[in-house]
This record gives sequence, structure tokens and C-alpha cells, in this order.
Amino acid sequence: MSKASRIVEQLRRQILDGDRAPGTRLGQESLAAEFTASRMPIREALRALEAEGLVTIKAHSGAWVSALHQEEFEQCYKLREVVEPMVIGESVPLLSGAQIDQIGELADLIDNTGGAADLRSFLRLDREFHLLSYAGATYPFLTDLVTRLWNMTQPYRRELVRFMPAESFQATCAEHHLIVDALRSRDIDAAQTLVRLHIRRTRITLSRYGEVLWS
Amino acid sequence: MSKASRIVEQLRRQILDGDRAPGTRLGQESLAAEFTASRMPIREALRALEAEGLVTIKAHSGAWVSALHQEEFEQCYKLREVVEPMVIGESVPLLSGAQIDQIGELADLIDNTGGAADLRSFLRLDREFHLLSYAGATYPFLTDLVTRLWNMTQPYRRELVRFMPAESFQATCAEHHLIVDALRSRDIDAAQTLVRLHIRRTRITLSRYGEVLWS
DNA sequence: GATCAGGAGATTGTATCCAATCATCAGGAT
DNA sequence: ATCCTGATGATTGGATACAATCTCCTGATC
Repeated sequence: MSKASRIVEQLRRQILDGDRAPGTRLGQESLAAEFTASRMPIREALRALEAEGLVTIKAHSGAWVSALHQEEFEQCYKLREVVEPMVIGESVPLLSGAQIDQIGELADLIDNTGGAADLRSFLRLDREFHLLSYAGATYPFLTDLVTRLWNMTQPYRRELVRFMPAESFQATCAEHHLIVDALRSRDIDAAQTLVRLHIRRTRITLSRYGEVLWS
Repeated sequence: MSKASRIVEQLRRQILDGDRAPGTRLGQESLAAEFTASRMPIREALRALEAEGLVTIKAHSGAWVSALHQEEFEQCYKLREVVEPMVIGESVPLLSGAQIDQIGELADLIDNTGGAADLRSFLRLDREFHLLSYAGATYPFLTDLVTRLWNMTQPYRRELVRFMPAESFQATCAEHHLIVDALRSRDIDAAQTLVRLHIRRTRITLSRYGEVLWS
């Protein structure tokens, strides 16, 4: 595996984990020093992350961790409301029983995080829960798009979930279990509707606290 | 504008125009000689085109113009059947009257190409017709996806359209004009249905000749 | 005859160096 | 006081040189 691709993975991990906040400058020289490499693999890594939407590059100027305006953030969620039901519809008939069991276990684990109480675990498990439920889907383009949308919004989700009230967290957990039930009974329609409503409710809940974050 | 981005545009154009067929090797050294540049901007360009799906890179091995199997080609069309109705639904209410007129003119121009008779013009205009009809859509991610799907399938469309019988070409033209009518009357539902059927019929028509191409 | 090991050649990946471009700030004119 | 202008410093873009890796051919072995 090349040095550039290792740097891509590490940088992506750092951005998603919140170690590098949106708007942070990514200077080639300083990154080269950090990763003990030359600027060349750094440049390739930044280009790759730009293609993923995680990094924004301005010619002859520099690279920054991509930042979203509130409208862009909400547009990502609105797009997810349309695309993810489509993807889970493809996925439901093709998921294995073992996969569905695993998704159910993730739902249980999420219950125990308490949402904002264990933010890091919640974000990681919630992401895993949803993306695994799409594992059966056959359209690589759409699953890539979904992953991109999750990645791009992750830093903001981290900040916004802090404000999420307990009742909203409980709703999230309940919806997760309903989704698992729909998967178990292979009910495509129910799964699609639940996913759409789940994302929609989350968007509306989060947008209430967006004013604080973006103002 | 950087040298790399100029190379991206030229290479993309060459691939879409059929000057570089799928499976063709893209050696860094030879490309550097062609474009009178060093290998460095070439690498950046290849990475960018890889992100667009037009180029496939294998580590330590090389880059090739992306090739699709028949199943992948048809999967692109099936995905278009789902995504493009969504996009045109977003687009219809936001297209300007001037844009719709322009789309109508494109439909007329396509009639005059005679399909396989003037293949180059047909491909260019057909592409322009559809992509312009999506110009009102507000989701950049989805329009990017649609453009990617068009680009990736273009080399194969070029080959397959050669076999397209006259009746199929006439059907295509008729459907185009029906779509224009739907745009003019701002009929979202009609536009979505027509686009879906248009893509579906094209896929079925083309797949009939795929055996020849891929066997 | 088929398969696998090994080495030569070619090609990609990385480091270093130089050139081009942009941001910043001082200085002067309006 | 504000805006424009120009020089300086920092940073990215590109070229060249070297290292790492793969491919393919050769030849030996089963």
C-alpha cells in the first residue's frame, strides 16, 4: 500500500473523529512534517480527499477541511431522505440473516450510549448501523454517495448532537429498532418509509440547533 | 488555471469523443510527452479522472481508460432510470423559459442528425439535451452523479448507437419532444415518467446489441 | 507440456529542488 | 481616512532525479 493512501486514511479518520475541524488549514509543509513524508504524497492525499468532499482546495492558495453552510448541511439531509430509502430498498432482500442480527446488536449498543452522554461511541455506532443496513445494495455509485454525505456532515453532526434532548435520542433508538424489525420481516416498504422519516425527523431536530452553531 | 486541470479537460474530452477507447493504457511517461509536461501534473489529472470514474488506476501498475462490463453498463442505465426522474422533478419548476426553448431547439437538431447517420453530433446533442433539462436541479451531488453516469457510458453508447435501427431513433426523437412539452406545461409528473420510460426503452434497445459488443 | 521461480526491464511512487502564484503589508496618492 | 500600488515573504505548482514495485520473459523443474 502506498504512502499516499495511508495518509488519506489517517487524514480522513482525523477529520471524521473531529481532530481536524472544518475550516482548518491543511498546509502541505506542516502535514509533510507530521506524517514524516515529502509534500508529494501529501498532495495526492489532499486531492483524493477533495474528491471525497472532505477537503476543499483552492489553486495556488491551499487546502482546508471542507466547511458547510447551514443550508448545505440541510441539503445533504434532504438528499439523504430521497437516496437512502432507495438504497435500503435495494438492500433489504439481499441482507443475510447474520447481517441483520449484527444490525440489531448495533441498535442495542446505541441505546446504551445515551446519545450525547457518549458522543464518540454514538456517532460511530449510528454510522455503522445505517451503513451496514445498506450493505446489500447493488449500486456502488449510490452507496458511495451515501457514504460521502455521511462523511461531509459528520463534523456538524458531532456538534449538533450535543444539544439533542433526551426525548429525541429515545425517538432515534425506537426508530432504529423499528427499522431492524422491518429488515427481519423483509418488509421493503416499511424499511423505506422508516428510513425516510428517521432522517427527516433528525434533520428537523438538528436544524433547530443549527442557528446556535452557524450564527 | 493550472496545467493539471487543462490536462484533465483535454483527456476527458478525448475519452468522451472516443479518441481513447476503454481499456487503453494511459502511461504517465507517454502522456507527459504528448502534453509536453512532466509526470507530476499528469498524475494529478489521472487522479481527478479516476474520481470521475473515467480512469481506473492500479497501484504500482498503471492507469487505463475505464472499461465497463455489460452488466455494469446496464446497471448505470438502471440507476439513471431512478435518479434522473428525481433530478428532472427538481429541475422542472426552476427552468427558465429561455432554457426550455433552448432544450426544444436541441430536440429539433437531434431530429436532423438521423441518429447513427451523424453519430458524433447525435451523441453531443443528446447529451446536451438531457443535461440541460436538469440544469434547474438544486442538488449538486445528484447532477454530478448523473454527469458521471453519462460520461462513463458514453464510449459504449457510441458503439451501440451504430446498431440502433431507424424506428428506435424515431422513438427517441418523439420522446424528446414529449419531454419538451412536459417542460413547457411544467408538468412534473409527466416529465418524470417520460424520462424514466425514455431511459428504460433505450436501455432495452441497446442491450439487444450488447451481446455483439461484449461477446 | 504446464507450472513455478527468478531476474531484467519498464513503470510507478517518492524526495528534492526550482519556478510561479498569491497573500500581506508598507507606502504614497487622492 | 481610504484606496490603490508595489515589493516581500510564504505557499503551492511543476520539473527532475532516485527508490520501490510490478510485469513479463526466460529457464528450469515436475
